[in-house]
Amino acid sequence: MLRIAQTLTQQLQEAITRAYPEAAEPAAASGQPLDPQLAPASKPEFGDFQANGALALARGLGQSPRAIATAIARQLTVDAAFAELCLEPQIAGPGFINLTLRPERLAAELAARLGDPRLGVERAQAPGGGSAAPVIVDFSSPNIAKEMHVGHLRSTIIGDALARVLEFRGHPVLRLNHVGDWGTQFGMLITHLKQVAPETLTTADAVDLGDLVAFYREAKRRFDDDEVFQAAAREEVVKLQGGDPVSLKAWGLLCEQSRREFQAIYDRLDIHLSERGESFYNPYLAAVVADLEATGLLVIDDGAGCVFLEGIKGKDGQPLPLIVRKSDGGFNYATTDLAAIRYRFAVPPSGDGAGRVIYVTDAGQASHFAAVFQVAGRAGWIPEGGRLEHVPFGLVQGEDGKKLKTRSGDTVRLKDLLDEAVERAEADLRRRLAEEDRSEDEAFIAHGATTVGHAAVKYADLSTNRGTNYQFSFDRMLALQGNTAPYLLYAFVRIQGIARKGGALEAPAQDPLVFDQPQEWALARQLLQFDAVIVEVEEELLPNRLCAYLFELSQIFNRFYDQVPVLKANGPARASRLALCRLTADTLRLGLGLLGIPTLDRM
RNA sequence: GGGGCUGUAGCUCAGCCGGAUAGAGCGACGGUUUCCUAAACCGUAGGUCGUGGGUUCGAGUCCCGCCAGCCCCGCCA
Repeated sequence: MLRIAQTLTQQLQEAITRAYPEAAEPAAASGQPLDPQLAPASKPEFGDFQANGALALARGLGQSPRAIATAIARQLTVDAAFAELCLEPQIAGPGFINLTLRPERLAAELAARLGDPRLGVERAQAPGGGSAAPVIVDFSSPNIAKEMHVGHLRSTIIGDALARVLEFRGHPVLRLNHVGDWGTQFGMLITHLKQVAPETLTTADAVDLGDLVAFYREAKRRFDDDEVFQAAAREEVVKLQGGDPVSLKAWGLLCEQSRREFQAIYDRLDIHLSERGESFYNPYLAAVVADLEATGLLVIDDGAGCVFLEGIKGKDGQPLPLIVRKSDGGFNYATTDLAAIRYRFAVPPSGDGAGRVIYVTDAGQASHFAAVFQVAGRAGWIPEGGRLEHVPFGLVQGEDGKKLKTRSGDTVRLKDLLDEAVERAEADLRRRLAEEDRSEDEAFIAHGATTVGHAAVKYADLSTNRGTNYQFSFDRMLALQGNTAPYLLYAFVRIQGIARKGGALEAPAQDPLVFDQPQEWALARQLLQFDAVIVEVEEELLPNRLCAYLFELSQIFNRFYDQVPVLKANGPARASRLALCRLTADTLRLGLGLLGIPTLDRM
């Protein structure tokens, strides 16, 4: 319906110009044409679209909003193209113009979707028509030598969904896993392992990752308590970053082991990422600081290389520094993040040539990214038109409203969390099978439980606005009713049920489609909104908008399914209803797929 | 002290560029099944949108003050 909305906006603009040339022409000439403010109708009884522009024009024109709306509507009706598209426009309320598409046009739009694998979603056009600049989505980013835990859940799931939507829109997408594989932590860990478990540094898989995590904790404790150890650890970092072969070998082994553990989780969730950790940018760090020095941004303060931020003040009202070179000469994460931005925007072959860079990290890092983005901009690393965006998300909280922890107070491992979701889904399924006296084989149960469990975790996360903290609850996410993955999956299953009972969904569609029930029209209208929702997610980077759409679609479909017979209908009505079923199934499968959630035929 | 985010129904949350009577879901209460999976559908009750000002034809939405909670603030990421 995006294309229709564009057409209507243009027709409205022309109608305004015909009705009020003395106001519209100067406005258009100044590059600020009068905006008809076309929006989707806020309620079904208002039709398909509403134009709110008359209200805003009232003051400038010195007429009542209703009079203006009436004049615009009159001009619309003399436009033959408009009359072909819409019924008579209605003036309502203080001066809204309500527009209703002609039923035959809606039916024709729907029919056009039937053979279309993209379901009406256009491919994004590269500006200038050349090959598009890649979009980089930086997400997940666990730390080497640590296990993935709830803290990585949201970045991983949200980042993957955003990448899928951007890919579907036709952008080349680089999914980058900016793993923590460099920094001080390695100095600590390697120093400690040299002393207590040297074999781990020379032999692959000498210990498992759980032990490594324990070693890491010990190392961290020693680093905090023991000055001698701290000095040794710092020295080790310098060695590593300087390319010492022994340190590098140990580092490589640790990374390889962690990498396989991460991959197990990514495989379960069907998430694809290219690893490009912090270490990748090591060769570029010195150049970053040199660039900052050359542009005059670098200031040495207390021995540290700093860039003082504009508009961000510290404790005593002084500008806050971003430290890019520590007083010991080492670099820190700000330097790495700057090097990443610089590299990602740089023209190939010296960089990625990105047009848009998206960081999916928790909201706590907002000020860090604001600072880094500001410095990158002032250093001239962001090209004209380049977009650099932090996509923040809130904490995962337990049902007590506090940060999610295990009963013993530890952070929750991602693996355990997924396992529990699947176990609970399986218990649910088995109970239901027993209650309904159904019998299914173990493969069916395992596949269904795994799909539902993982889907529930993903959907629960994606369906809330990412900006706010999110309360994690197995009971809520696995519930069979409400805005949950099982509810959506079940709507899809119902359609597959119709297909199994003889509703040949793939048969050539009735032409033209004919509808006579309000439930059919409601479903048709919802199906046609899909393209607008996808474009909105691409722009706003809010997956919950897609979730809300799919939930509404499922609700509207369930109402239709409940109240309008499909297989018992005959002739054109049956064929038209089957077409609605087919499009609903296709939309659910595609939409859920863009969220990283596969569908089931039976459950 | 400075900065950021949040505050909407009993609970969990939506609310798009400022637009019509603020919406869902859960929970509560009441109804629906000879019919495509009732994992569904229909209905009822439930709101001072934290609070006080301001801008506007119009504010949950924008601006300012205040209250509450969370997060960040020089060499960790």
